[in-house]
Amino acid sequence: MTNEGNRGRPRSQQARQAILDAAAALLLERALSEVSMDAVAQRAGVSKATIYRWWPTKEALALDALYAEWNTVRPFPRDTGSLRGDLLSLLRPWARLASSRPYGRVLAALLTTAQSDPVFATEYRQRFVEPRRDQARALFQRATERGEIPAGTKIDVALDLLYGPLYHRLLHGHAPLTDRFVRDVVDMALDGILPGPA
Amino acid sequence: MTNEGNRGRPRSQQARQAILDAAAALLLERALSEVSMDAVAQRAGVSKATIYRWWPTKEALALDALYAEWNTVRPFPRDTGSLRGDLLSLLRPWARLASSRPYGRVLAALLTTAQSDPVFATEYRQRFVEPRRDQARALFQRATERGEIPAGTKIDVALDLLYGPLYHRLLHGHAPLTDRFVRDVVDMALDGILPGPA
Amino acid sequence: MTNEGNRGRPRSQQARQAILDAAAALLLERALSEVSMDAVAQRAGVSKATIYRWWPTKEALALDALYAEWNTVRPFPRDTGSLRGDLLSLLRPWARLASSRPYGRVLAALLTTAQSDPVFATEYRQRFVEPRRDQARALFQRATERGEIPAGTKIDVALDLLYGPLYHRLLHGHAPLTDRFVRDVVDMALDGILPGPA
Amino acid sequence: MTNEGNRGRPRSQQARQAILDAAAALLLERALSEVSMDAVAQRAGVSKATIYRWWPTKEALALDALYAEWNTVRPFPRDTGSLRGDLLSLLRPWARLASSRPYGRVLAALLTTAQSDPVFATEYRQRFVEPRRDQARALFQRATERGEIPAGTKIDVALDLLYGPLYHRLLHGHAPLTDRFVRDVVDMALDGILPGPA
DNA sequence: GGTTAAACGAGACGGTACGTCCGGTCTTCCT
DNA sequence: AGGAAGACCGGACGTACCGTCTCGTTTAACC
Repeated sequence: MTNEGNRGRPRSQQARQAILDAAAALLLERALSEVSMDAVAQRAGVSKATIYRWWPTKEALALDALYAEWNTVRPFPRDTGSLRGDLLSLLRPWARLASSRPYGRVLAALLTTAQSDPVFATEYRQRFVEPRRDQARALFQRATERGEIPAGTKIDVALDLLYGPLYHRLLHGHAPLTDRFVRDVVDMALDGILPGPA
Repeated sequence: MTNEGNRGRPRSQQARQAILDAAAALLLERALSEVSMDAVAQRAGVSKATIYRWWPTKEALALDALYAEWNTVRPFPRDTGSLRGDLLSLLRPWARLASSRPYGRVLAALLTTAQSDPVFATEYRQRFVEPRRDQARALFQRATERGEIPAGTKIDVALDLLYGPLYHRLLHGHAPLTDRFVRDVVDMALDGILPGPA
Repeated sequence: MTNEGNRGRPRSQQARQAILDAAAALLLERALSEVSMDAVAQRAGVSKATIYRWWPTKEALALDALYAEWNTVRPFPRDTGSLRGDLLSLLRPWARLASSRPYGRVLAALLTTAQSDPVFATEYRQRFVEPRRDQARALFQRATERGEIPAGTKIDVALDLLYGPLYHRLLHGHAPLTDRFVRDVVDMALDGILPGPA
Repeated sequence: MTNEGNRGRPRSQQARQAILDAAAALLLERALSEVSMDAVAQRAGVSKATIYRWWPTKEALALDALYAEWNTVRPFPRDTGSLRGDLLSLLRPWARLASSRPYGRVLAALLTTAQSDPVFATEYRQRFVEPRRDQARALFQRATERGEIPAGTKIDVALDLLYGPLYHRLLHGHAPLTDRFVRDVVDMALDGILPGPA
């Protein structure tokens, strides 16, 4: 974007990191709307103008800050031999991370912004949604190759059927997002609510 | 709260309705954060103090305004004879309403507030979540009585398995919330992703 | 300007006075450019928005603040029987006041603004220049009636000849603005630099 | 100050002149406070750091820029044979120059700075005030030698009596600074407001 | 002719103030 | 007492400018 010919003073990586750290820390303390850019600047020991030079809005900054936080733990799903096992090894770490700290608060705020800002929405999905969906898609591909599920399975629906309930509990908070719940969701999604036609 | 002895001038129902209408109209135009109390007051032809006399915060007002909007259409689920049919007759109208206008924007904003305000969260769930869950719970009760599903079925998980994917698409917007999707979700939730043990 | 029907909460005279006092105090401490609106607001115990509601710019506020300060002492010229005496009784108090505190600093700043803002310039002259000139004009009128000076005397030039040197010393500071200087200016202006044609 | 041993790259005279030209041009366009150092740098095709290397403040730069502009016309007073003629030949070109362009705006701004910065004030007077006063003083010296004025004449007062009214009109703008006015001031200052004792 | 020292263009940076906006409260008069 | 009007405090917003800095580059004078 800026500084296109390597001319002039280079961007301070120290400032960049301090800003992201400060934003992340504050976002875990209180709601996004309660976090002021002045507070981030002060905590990072940085000028407000420096923040605005690189992030157009508070939400964009929050997106980056959360992304850095979120990706410290990167659960890579291993092949457990069955779709059920694969899904559990993918979703359980996600659920643990999501409920380990008030990430739901930030996530909700980002989703709110995404409702009114299509560009932001795309950015959000590319960073937070698609990678997980791609991983899960790979699991289903593997399951298809194994012959566990038929070829015509609507995978996109299945993805929503798995992630939807998790986000639902995270955001609505009507019940906790436990390992037990993850197992129940996987079981019920795989086997169905109705008893099998045996 | 106010006017406990029925003394003095009674509350203007006209003002109350004008405020709710103005708020609802503005909320369908733009994001909650872009709607100012001054704008609501002006549009309603009402003093800002009057709003604050009856609603503590902008979010509380938005909750009431959306509630009024949302409940203009009240889909009452009829008995179709099967759980599948009952669920479709409950969820399809909900999905149509939710995606008919930018309600997702307001909903996301309310959810965001709920993340940091437990009282508000309870209020929100009582008004928007529990009624639907209660209705759905009744359908499952009926299905149990019919013998469609076993007695030990984890209904709360099932509810999240059904509503979760709908909210997921509404809020994330990675794919549209169509009738087709509702049908797919109901089918897949009832029958399971894996093929039956036939 | 605002509040045209006497409706609504009336303007707080207490806030108004606190703002003027704070501005005046700060202007006597440091240069106008060093006085921030935030500082005035804080010192006055007032919101910045309240200042901007009633004064469009810092300079307009400074004008009012200085005017209040300046007019606490209102030297009224008495009839001394001679033009020389009248002028001394008018100009000496002015010079004393002008040099008693760092009013020159504020005056210079206001004059600077007046150079680029015709509306402000008019306002400035009406408040600070014209009243004095009117008073002096009256003295010359009296002198004409006495027969001290001929009827065709160019009074506007005479006014500049008297006030000009005083402002000159005040603003340039190449020499102090003393009583002695005022007397010298009056004498030399009345009698001329060249010796009389006696 | 810098480059004491003539070592290293010499100062770019081209940059120096471009900066002064840019500053002068901008100062004739708008008020000093509206002229930003960034704008000067951009217009001069120069780095901001280069400006600050040679001029400590914007005001110091403005002083130099105006000085260069002002001294393009250098009115040298010739001996006309009488004090009156000499003064006219000194003051008339000055008044014409001062009112020919918006120099009053810059002058006022410099005077404002001088009110709070004694070092700057001295610099300002040495460059803009003292040379003229010295020239005028020489005229009075000549007049004394001619016997036009008595030996005890207070020349410093006389200088203020002549320049004061001109600055007064220039800065206050209550009336134009015309040749006619210069003549009137000289006449009235030399002959006095009161009629001679003939 | 290679080294060195300073000046230079570019532009990021910390800091400060700007003028605006909005959330919530309060005051006055009117109904 | 309820309500309309609107002034008020507090505080965050995003912008603009100042004066400094850190780069890489250029330009002479010196060795």
